Amino acid sequence: MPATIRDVASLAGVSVATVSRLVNRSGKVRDDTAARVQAAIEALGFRPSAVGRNLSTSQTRSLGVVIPSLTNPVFADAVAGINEEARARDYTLMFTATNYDRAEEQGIVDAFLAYRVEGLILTVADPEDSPVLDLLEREGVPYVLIYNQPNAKGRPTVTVDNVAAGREAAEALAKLGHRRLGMVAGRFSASDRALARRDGFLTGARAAGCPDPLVLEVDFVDLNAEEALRPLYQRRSEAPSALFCSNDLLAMAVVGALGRLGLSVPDDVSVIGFDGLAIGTQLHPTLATIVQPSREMGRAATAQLLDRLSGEVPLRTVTLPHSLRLGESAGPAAKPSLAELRDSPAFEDEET
Amino acid sequence: MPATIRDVASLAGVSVATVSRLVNRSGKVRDDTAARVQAAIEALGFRPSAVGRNLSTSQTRSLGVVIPSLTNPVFADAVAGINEEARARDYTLMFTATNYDRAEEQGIVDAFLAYRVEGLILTVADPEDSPVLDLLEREGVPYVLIYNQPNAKGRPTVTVDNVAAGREAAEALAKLGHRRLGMVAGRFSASDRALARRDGFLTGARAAGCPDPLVLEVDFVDLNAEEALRPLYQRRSEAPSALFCSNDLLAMAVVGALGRLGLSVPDDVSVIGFDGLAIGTQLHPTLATIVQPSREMGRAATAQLLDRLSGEVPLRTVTLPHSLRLGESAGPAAKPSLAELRDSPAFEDEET
DNA sequence: CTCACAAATGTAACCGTTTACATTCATGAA
DNA sequence: TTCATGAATGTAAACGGTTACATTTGTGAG
Repeated sequence: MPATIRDVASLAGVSVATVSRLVNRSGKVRDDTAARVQAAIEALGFRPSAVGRNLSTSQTRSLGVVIPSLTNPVFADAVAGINEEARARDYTLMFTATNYDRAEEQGIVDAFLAYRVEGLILTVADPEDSPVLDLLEREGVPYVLIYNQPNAKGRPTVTVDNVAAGREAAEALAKLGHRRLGMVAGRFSASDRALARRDGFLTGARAAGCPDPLVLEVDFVDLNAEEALRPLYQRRSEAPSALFCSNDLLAMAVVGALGRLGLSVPDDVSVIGFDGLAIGTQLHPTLATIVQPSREMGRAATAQLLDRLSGEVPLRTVTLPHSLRLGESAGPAAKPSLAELRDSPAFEDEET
Repeated sequence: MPATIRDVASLAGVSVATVSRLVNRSGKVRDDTAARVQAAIEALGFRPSAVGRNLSTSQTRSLGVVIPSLTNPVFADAVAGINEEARARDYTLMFTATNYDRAEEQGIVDAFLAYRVEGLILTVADPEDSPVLDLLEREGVPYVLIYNQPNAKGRPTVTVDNVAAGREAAEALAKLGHRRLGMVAGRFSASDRALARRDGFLTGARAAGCPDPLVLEVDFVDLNAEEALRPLYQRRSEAPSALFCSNDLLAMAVVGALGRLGLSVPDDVSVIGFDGLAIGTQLHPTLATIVQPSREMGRAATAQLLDRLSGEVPLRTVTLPHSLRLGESAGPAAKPSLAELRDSPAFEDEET
């Protein structure tokens, strides 16, 4: 049982008010009393209890962070940004990962509300239909989403333009000469952003005059990319020569799987990911990807939330800029061999 | 301002004690009153304040987690394990990353203590010399280290046998026929475990009759593996034919860099990492590595801490089993060409 | 119908702060 | 010396729960 403010007060022979004033610099105290109190504080190792203070001030200086998983470094990056910003403003974080589990999500938000966090930063499966967000809304607890798509309900979100990014991915691949495009994504039900990226990708492909890309939905959590891709690349001439992956981790796995299937990246197949994980620049080939500013997103969301908490600035949806990092995993399309041309259904469709 | 227990009590026409008893099932309340109280609770959306409860019970049901960085997924994995175990026992996590910054570490632990976390799980730079741990010791706040090396001060730690693991890495490479071994590590000052792995690796190399491995210390935070390795592989015949990396992230970067230097893994150089990151199994070549049970380590540390908190079980240092995952990035040593043999200093030392 | 006893409920102190307000103290002017 | 005034300090009531203990209510036996 640590020393309390009363212990300090009585040891220093002053009232608790004086101790409190000194500790919080919230009022004047004469130099000699200050010294006496300070001495008592040190003698007792007094550390003011945030619990007591929270109760008294009904402020906790704490935020809740709820993300689907830490296994994907993209979330870890965002949390790093959140952490930085929160620390800088002397806020503390309560944290949890939900493993994409709805009940877990509900449970943890309940817990956070019980602890009276002042605000929350979260990524949910589908912001349009989220009991947890409805709850926060009802309780009047401010929150900011990250990564999620801007949505009909006008929920404040810090994100990138996933649709545009998806479109750019398609354009970039088309510009490299690819016509048979494909996309590999995790379960769309777990990710509104993957869905948006797909929509953009399809739009971009069409705009570039490519046939509709094949979309492969795979189980991201325990992934066997090789099995997923094998059937596709049985008939290589018809298979996509370029794959857009809904995130970098997936892209890395896809590059690996293609390698194990005996295909070379980017000579046989180009791969482009999404996220801009740092490790992507270290690999060989380096990973082509759409870079989103994850750390910055975390920071921006936190900054916005904290501004809102001190001041009455309304929360807004903010779209941060993304960028295309054209790594070595995306290269020009191979000129199809004559044999391939003959076998290809494209042969009949095309004027060439 | 959310409803309080007094609001509920007066709406239901009972005393706060009755409400408390119902909420916590800590005493009997007649069915009809229970119903009335329950109705009041729902009508008001009453959510008991953890702050009030904490103050009253002087328990917070919260733990602090302090790790160096989330950028390395190995920590993220451990946090996932901590999170699982804590949630299962209805504890909440306060979390921060220190970015290997001592002052930050001190600051956050101070904050956590103010919040009266009941215990801490942390990874520090050097457990033998850690003001933060001394502080916790003084304050009598229980903690468990993870990843750190078991240490002279007997600080409770959940980890793997890094020395043995390092030794096994050397043995495995030697068994594959490698003789010129090397190690690439981040700054040892930031990682007692990397140091231990090196010690083991050197021992293992000696035991296998290999010349002392070259040890390359690199800047892990912003890494340029290619630059770091280039000088080494100028004279390829003298350069290590196998590299042990102090963690998987580094190993992935090293594999990439070697590729960019025109060397093939594992044909020219074998690489073995440490951690067992999931992504390693997806790459091509798959990453050879020493697998440590990160999630399990987090879980075990948490379980131990929570046991200690309810009951007086003492905290212990636990060494969890690691294992060698011989991925494709480690392969048999190439038979040296005659020219290489002639150039090699080994030529003079060896009987062959 | 009374009474003893158990079950249900209520009262109020306490946990560790903050803070409005009251009180005391020191100072300089009259 | 007295007094007004501002500075320094003290008092006590919150904040939202829990809980030991007191009190009331209900039950069955005599």
